[in-house]
Amino acid sequence: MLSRYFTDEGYRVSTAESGDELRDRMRREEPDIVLMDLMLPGEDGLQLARDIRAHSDVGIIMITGRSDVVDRIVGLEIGADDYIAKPFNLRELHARIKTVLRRLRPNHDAPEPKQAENLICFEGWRLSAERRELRDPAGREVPLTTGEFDLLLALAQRPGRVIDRDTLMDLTRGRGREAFDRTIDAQVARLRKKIETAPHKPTLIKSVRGVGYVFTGQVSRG
Amino acid sequence: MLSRYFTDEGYRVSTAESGDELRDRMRREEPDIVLMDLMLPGEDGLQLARDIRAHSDVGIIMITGRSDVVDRIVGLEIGADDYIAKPFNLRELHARIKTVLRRLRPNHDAPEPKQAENLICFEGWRLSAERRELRDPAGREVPLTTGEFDLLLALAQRPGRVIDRDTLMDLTRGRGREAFDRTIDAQVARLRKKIETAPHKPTLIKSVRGVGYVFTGQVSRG
DNA sequence: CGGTTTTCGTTACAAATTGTCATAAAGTCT
DNA sequence: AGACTTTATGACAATTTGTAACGAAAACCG
Repeated sequence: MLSRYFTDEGYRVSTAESGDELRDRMRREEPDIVLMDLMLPGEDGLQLARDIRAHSDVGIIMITGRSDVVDRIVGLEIGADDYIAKPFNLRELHARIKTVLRRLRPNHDAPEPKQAENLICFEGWRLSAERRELRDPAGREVPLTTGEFDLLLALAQRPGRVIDRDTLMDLTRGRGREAFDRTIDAQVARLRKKIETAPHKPTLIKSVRGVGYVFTGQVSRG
Repeated sequence: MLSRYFTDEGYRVSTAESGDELRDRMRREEPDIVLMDLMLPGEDGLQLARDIRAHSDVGIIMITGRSDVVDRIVGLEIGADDYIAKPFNLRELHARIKTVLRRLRPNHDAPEPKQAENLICFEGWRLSAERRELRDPAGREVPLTTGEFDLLLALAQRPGRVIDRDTLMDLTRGRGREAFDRTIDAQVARLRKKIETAPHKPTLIKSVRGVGYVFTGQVSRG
């Protein structure tokens, strides 16, 4: 079931039935991430995970039946990157996988290397990551709340790239979002009201239906 | 039957009756993609596939009789790029082949490397991939919805090339489309209404009966 | 601490977008 | 021309997004 879902989502998926098979796959296919159930038939999942972590930097996400905090701690302690308890929903698992991948491949997703003064300029506006402030083209400071600032920064650091809501949530708050969460939408609306001249026809932050938002301002750093 | 069909579609097709013959062909002809039935007479299809994958990056699509999820998993697990269960229809197989080819040869089909400003100009219009906006010859912005923009971009990035509906669907939404899906047609109609002066006699996006659509505007990038 | 003020998540409803369907129109073939 | 396919397009329903409003939580402030 998992295999099917993630294949459809565009991932390349392999499965292994045993620790040996897993090790074999790792050598051959060099996966980016390993998803494993703690409860393995006839094998110690924890030991296996510890083992893999000892030999590789691959991302590891543990799945477990018991939702004990103990398990969580133990799981993370041995070096798993994240942990999810059954029953879980696929979207949440997917979100966590994306998060781990993002953390693992900094170049793929990271904000531009922070050089100079960490100043992001677009269409006359200046956003300073250091000072956590935004100035409009006339040089006046536009007061942003913490959440608005984080959101704008997350978007403006990745101009031209569509970012889905889960990722935005993760980027601005750390943890994933619930199923029918409109938090990001609301925050985008508030932010637009402050920085767009015509919030109904936004030019800086555009929506991409079914996905998320993009920052479409012309960015130059300085 | 397959050979006939794909030859007619303009592909170069070779067939092999055995694993040895396949290996031989691979050396001589360096195919882009291998289509193989899991059920081979007197040979282990899985092992053969694994073997090929070990030596080459060729695209592999597995065909199998049983539609078990198990098979699917096993097929993808050994590194096949896609999988299709009998009975399948040719159009679907063709769509999957195109998808795999597209994935494998990024340069053949990918949007131009994003340089400069990623601006596509045609007949006075300017389409900016970065800003996700379109401006008419007079410089006025023409508001496009997400779907319209994605469609126009997909077409305009490949001027003069006929693109079939499956590919368009794949290009604009990621996953394939159902059999009698008029989605693309509807979207094309909506797009034409916004950018063609005479939507009934389109000059920018033309239909190609039995296939799909072409972008026929004179394109220059800048 | 208690009282204020902000901020933000949630909800509800409006607006926009898009898939689907039905029907008309156009194209193809004999 | 007639029969049959394929495409165009308006209408409509389902989905997704925008945004105001409300109240809980957090931050602030003596």
